[in-house]
Amino acid sequence: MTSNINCSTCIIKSSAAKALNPEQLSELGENCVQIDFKKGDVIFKEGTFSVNITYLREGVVKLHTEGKASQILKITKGPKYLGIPTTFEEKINHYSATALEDSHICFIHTDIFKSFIEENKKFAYEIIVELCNSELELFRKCVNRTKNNVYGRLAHALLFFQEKIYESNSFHLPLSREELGNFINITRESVSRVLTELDTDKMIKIKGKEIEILDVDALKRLSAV
Amino acid sequence: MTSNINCSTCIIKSSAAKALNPEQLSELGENCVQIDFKKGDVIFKEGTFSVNITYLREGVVKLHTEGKASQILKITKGPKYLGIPTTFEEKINHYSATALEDSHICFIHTDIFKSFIEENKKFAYEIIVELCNSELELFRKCVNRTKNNVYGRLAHALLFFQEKIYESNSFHLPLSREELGNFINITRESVSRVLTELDTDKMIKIKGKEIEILDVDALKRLSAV
DNA sequence: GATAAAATGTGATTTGCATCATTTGTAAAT
DNA sequence: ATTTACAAATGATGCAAATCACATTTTATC
Repeated sequence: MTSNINCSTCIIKSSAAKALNPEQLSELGENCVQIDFKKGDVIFKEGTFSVNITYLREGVVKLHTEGKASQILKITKGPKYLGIPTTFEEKINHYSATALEDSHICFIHTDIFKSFIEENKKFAYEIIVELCNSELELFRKCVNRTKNNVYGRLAHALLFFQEKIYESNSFHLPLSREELGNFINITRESVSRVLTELDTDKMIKIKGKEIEILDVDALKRLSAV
Repeated sequence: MTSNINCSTCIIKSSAAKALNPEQLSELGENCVQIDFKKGDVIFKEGTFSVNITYLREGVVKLHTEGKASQILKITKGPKYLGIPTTFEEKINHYSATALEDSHICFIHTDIFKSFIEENKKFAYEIIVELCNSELELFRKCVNRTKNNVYGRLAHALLFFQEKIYESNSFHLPLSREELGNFINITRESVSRVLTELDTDKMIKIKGKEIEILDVDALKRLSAV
């Protein structure tokens, strides 16, 4: 489903878009297309040309490398811009984006996006804030992935879904065991083993992909570097 | 050595500062202090308040976590801004910065830096470009660190110093074996072992910290994911 | 509902690298 | 030159997690 949209009345604006004036918002609507993606749909693919700024309005998305030993670089929830670095600085996508939940994505012409940065100081400022947060998050991820063992990394990932994505102690894991492994760099088999062990220790309750966090503190202790 | 400086005549401007007009440059000079750091000097420390934007004008710096199992998050060469994310979004430094070579750093008042972003669109744009590049680099580092074994990671690090820092096949490694290990997440002992092995295989020549790259292609093959 | 295909669980085995334990080298201090 | 102290090399051992192999469950397809 593709549709030209009215950004002025959109209630899920990015903090940057909130800074745009009515004229700029209508301009945005004219240079912007919203596309709906279903769980599992590929949004953009590593190696292809990056022609638009992608704005994840609503939904959950993974950024990941391709190939058999694929790695999930980031999992993020809307509202958030995806791949600004790629579109801005490299013409080619260095990673793919795939929907983990049904998602609404707005594809924005790069030119209009750049012009907003030049015309609207608040807009530029908010984009910088978003990029800054992104970098800090990546640093934290780097430290966690190398300092923690499999238990700590898995605990960290579960808390990430609980706090940052679903904001609930119970959630449906949007990843297979293998994908979860690709997210925290452990194998499918080890994910299984550790999950059942955490279940046995009554820290979580698992039934397939349904996860319930029973003991947040215990998981926090495990994931503490 | 501390000195108030004249940014107008400075020939090592960041690409962002190049966009400033004469008036703004003189304003920058009034709100900016240059300090010289010697190899090994701490520039700012994890846990302290981040009060200024730090501009690495000239030199080589490592960003790293503290504690016994310290991790080197990034090694970078001037001209480049350090820790924009921290100053912008968090008041407290999440990592330390230490000079690996004698370095000149300009400490810029955060307020004036933010006002340039709001007043000068080209300035903001260039800051965004720098942040974008930084994020892409971090992604690449993440992939390399998890997909490669110790040989690949060490080869990658050596090529990094050759290409990105010293732009020469021969260079003095600015890190101890232990620090090099902290950079690529391997132990001191393994660094030694792998280095001597690469020397035996005639890919590099080592004498203490003096390194000569003999076979770039072989190292590239090792570091290819 | 039957069959195929994919995802998951689990035990046995291997291995890459860390850890531990010494030795050797090197550079500053006396 | 000799002592002191730290950095680096090297060999032996241990272990966490990967790999392998196969059983079992779940999901998809006809």
